[in-house]
Amino acid sequence: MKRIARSELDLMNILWDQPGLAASDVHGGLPSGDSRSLQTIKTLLSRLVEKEALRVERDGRRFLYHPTLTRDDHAASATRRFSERLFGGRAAPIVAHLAKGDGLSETDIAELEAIIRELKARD
Amino acid sequence: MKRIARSELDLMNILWDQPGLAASDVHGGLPSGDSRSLQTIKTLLSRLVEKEALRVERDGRRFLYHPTLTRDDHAASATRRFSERLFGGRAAPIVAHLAKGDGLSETDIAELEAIIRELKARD
DNA sequence: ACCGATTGACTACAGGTGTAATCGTTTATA
DNA sequence: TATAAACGATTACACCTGTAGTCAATCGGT
Repeated sequence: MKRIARSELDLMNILWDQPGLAASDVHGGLPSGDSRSLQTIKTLLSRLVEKEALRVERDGRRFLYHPTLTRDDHAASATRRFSERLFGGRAAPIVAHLAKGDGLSETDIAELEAIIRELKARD
Repeated sequence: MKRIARSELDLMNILWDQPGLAASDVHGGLPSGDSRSLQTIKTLLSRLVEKEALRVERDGRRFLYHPTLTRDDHAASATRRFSERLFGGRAAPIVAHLAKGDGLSETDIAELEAIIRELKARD
């Protein structure tokens, strides 16, 4: 599976939330700050189909786009690659960097705690 | 500060461990699996100097390379960008992905625990 | 039947990345 | 002193990324 570029990931996020949109719907679903043209979106969608991250379903003369890659699979492999490359696969330094300067919410911390508890229970 | 590419990061890692190496030393410091030529390394070093991630010190007719960017600053900003883009800045999902399938060492877990304890103590 | 809007296909093009060859100069050595 | 080795500088080139223009077909409305 080819790597998904930054700009492409925005479209994947929209389609993970609402699978089966057409190009113009995806364009419409972009956040208001995003000024990319419809043509740009179509190019990116084509590339994602080439990369087999999306598949198309024909609907008359247009295409509806469906994720092939799941959000979770993508997040998992991207996370693994990232932590491997920067921290030899360790998780603690990542959290340490994010924790610097008050960056973590209460709920995020609570979730982390739950994960740790779960990890320690495992053996 | 320009972004540091994957291939360039290997060289930064070597120079963070041993600042002040010459191009050939950096080349020599690559792990054995790495087959990039000395010329490739020199090109990458030049690019890192252009990006102001390294500075050079003249030593006769060669250059010694010193990181300008610190490892910690790089790790912090890369981590922040990554978590922002994929998880809206949250840390817990990252750890959850890394924890799947037995991926975290004992010491890593212990460090995480310490960080959480510290976070909860803060208020 | 015609016209404007919509759609996918194809093309374009600049900037970044990965890898390396070649060039001109300097230095160490034979 | 001639020459080979080592060095930085310049150039090369293919692939990826980001963004978009153009084109040909088609659809919906008049």
